[in-house]
Amino acid sequence: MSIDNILSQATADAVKALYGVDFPAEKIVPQTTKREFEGNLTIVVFPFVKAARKAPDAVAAEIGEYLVKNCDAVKAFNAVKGFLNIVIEPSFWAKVLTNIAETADYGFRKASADSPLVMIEYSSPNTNKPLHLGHVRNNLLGFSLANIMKANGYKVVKTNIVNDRGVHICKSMIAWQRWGNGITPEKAGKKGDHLIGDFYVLFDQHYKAEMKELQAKGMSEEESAKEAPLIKEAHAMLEKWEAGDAEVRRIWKMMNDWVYAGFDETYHRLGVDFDKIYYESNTYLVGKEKVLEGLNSGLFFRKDDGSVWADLTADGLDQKLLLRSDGTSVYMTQDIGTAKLRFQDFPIDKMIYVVGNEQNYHFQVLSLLLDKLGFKWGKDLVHFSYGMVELPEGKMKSREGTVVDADDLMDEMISTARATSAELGKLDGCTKDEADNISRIVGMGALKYFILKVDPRKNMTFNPKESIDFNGNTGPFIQYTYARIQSLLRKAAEAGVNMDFTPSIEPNDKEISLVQRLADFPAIVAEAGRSYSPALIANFVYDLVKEYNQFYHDYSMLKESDENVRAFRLRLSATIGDIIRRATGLLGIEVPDRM
RNA sequence: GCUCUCGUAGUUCAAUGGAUAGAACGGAGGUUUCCUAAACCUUAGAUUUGGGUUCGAUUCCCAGCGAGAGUACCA
Repeated sequence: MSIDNILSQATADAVKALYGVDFPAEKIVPQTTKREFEGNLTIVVFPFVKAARKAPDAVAAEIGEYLVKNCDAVKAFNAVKGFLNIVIEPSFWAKVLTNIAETADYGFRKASADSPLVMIEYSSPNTNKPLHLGHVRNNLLGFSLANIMKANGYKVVKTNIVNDRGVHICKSMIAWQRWGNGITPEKAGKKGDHLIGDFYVLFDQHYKAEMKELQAKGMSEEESAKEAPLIKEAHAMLEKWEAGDAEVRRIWKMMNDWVYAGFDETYHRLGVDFDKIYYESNTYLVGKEKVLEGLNSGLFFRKDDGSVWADLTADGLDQKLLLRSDGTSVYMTQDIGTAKLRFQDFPIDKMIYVVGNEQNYHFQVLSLLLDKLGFKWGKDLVHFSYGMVELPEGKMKSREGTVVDADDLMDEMISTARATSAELGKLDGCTKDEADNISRIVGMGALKYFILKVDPRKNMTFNPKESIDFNGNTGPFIQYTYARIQSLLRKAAEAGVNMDFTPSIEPNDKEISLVQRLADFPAIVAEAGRSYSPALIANFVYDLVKEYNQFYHDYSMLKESDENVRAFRLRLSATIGDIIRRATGLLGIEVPDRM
């Protein structure tokens, strides 16, 4: 039982004994005592004041006295207003550290056969352009969330739905046919996703030019957008695609394969992966069937023009289009189809969609529709909705060329890491491979931490220049601390220093504070799983590292003359290193042994 | 118009309804005969406005102001 639980229970007993009131122990949550006050843990006694019918400090004093008398772990107390600050028996913390160090799982739970299965959908790219900064946030959040859910004992299936069909793909295909001269990624010396992205832009430029021409002849903008020859050609190609035209399908497959090869490279560098990938080209027809089923059973209705709708006004929403008047499917239709296939493949208990917050309404509707269609997890599906990534100048706009490309960004982070390391002399004596690896780990760590430390729901600003910062609240700051601990342990091992300490050792305040933080880790992991928040882990590990650095600065480890104290500090450092590795692992951030 | 987010130092981010709202960057100043100075210390600087609930509100409720997103045949 943790010290928090012991204290909660003891306090509940005290309230019962003193005031005759049953107060549930789980509602009493001790907090870490503020630095300015003496003590380790604090209990807020305001909730008991009414039952006690006494002043808050009197209540705090009475409970404090009871605890000192009846609870072995409590050594002393002081009461400030309604705050009861409790001093825990110092030697108790040595036991806590030993327990943490000896329990290899650090509170991580393992999935068993009957654990619930959670499927996490993330990434979900279009195959007409390379991944950008927005995708980076999505991928990092999704991957980290999967790690966190695993650590909380869920079976996790990571999945990706690829938007591989539609008029946007046809645009790239047409541009390639017209102006590509049979170029391939090999010939161009370019990643496939970037090559296709270039053709998509090329199409758009010509399309815009055509629109302008038509407008000069007196056509409205809206009309010209529909009447431009290129867009008509694209729609014609989509029809051919749907009809299974061999040549269109051949080009489509070839170009998509180029894109997938490019995506794979980007995913690999980002350090994310998937257990199962779905393709929209396989799911949109299934969705259509499912919608028609719903139409037959009266769940949906058909309008005069032939389009199919769901009426959600009874649920406080609007009517929602499910099939166009020409019978083709929309986004929602595809998501329904994907849901069906997924449920055939896996016994899903919980579904989490990692998708940007501009689609909040879409998922509200999807949840209702899946529920109506009989998916048991439909009603409780989680839309892990994250905010936009903005640049200092504002939103990223692809047509204004302000989109930050994922590959370029990673290149820049890594090369900056290398330059900074070299400047500091950190790479002296490294082989080229070692230098490459350190630069990669540090550069990627900076990027990942920068994005994951922010509350996912919030929009965030990404300043390409300032984000490549290796000081302060950053990934490299955490990695550096880890590397320094490893260095310390190597030196201790060389010197043959013993790391066993006597259980009766009484740590000082700073050491106790660090042990307390370590003891909190399992609760943080559990909370991160409940609230789907990688940021909670990030902030935890930063606080831990910050405090350890101060400790490291103020006290010597290897040069401490008291062997018992030295052993305790080294054990503490080693355990902190382990927890840093576990915590950053949940975020998908690597930590280097030296840097 | 309607719906949903969000609003905290100059900037980027924190704060299960708890004590004097924490960090970092940037600014000013300092620490290296000692385990990695990518570190540490000192200093200045903030809750959009007005009500309400509460012993206590950045947090919950209402209204205003401001920013963003969605709004039915785009994905």
